[in-house]
Amino acid sequence: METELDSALRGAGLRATAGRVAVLEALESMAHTDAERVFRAVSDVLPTTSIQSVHNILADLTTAGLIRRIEPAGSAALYERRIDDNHHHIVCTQCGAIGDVDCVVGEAPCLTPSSAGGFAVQTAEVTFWGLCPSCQNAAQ
Amino acid sequence: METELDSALRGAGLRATAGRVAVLEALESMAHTDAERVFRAVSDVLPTTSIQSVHNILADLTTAGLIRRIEPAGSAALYERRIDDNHHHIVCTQCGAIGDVDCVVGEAPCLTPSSAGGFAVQTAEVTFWGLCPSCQNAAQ
DNA sequence: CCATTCTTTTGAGTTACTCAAAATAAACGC
DNA sequence: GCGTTTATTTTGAGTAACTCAAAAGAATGG
Repeated sequence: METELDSALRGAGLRATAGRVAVLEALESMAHTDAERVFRAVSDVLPTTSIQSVHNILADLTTAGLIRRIEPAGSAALYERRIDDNHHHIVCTQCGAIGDVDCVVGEAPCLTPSSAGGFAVQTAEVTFWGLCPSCQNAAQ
Repeated sequence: METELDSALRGAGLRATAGRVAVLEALESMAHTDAERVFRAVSDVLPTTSIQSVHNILADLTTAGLIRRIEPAGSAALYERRIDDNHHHIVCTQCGAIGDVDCVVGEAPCLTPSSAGGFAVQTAEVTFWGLCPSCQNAAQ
């Protein structure tokens, strides 16, 4: 049978392999996940896989636009399935926990800088830094 | 004699060593520089230094707030001397060139998100992605 | 079902650091 | 100035997170 993930893959011009489906499934249930955690989740279903394959698949899916890759300073690359909107992220400066942030002002003025030094701006990426709820409690 | 950089270091509670002064001098003349390039610049003045020392110094200066560290996705950590303002960066998606961007709207609305999922926001970091002038020419 | 082409596997290699112990250099008091 | 204390740097080893390439193995189209 043709699952939803299968057709998503084929729609992006990729073959629907067990590894790719397993990676997509893992990312549906866990947001902001690094390659190592994806690998562990996929291993449960597909014990023959390797961390290199997972890196490879994550790179392919990112290029195809099926997942999004973020790289907050100080942490390994993280991947997420939520790609349809241009949302941003907030990272806990204490524990590294990550949350999604909807950009309140869609096309904010400061996101189209007047002086970009001659650069042609394509996208703007915003990362917030702060304390997550549980680190706020711990800090009291 | 006591140079300006010396007192900057001492003001931050750090000893004014030749290595630290050389790193600061290197960063005054080159913006957005990675550890390797800093190391090469410092080596000219201080041939006995090592890349580890440079990493060490860069980390100390960053912690002391004398330099700023940025980590655009896909590149090594870059350091800059401009720290007094909260400016942003634009990275060329083609060649990796980096430019500074003054945030047009100081305290922009989208930089203080209403729904941060319970996080206490401390800072917002904006990275623009686009084509630098010379890559725009090359793409014509 | 077969051939072709795309993917994954396996194994090696790299970059950009980090960590720790020993050697060295600043800075302070005298 | 001179020695002592304590901060830094040096030297050497170690690691995380990938990247690259060749060979083996699956998906599709016909």
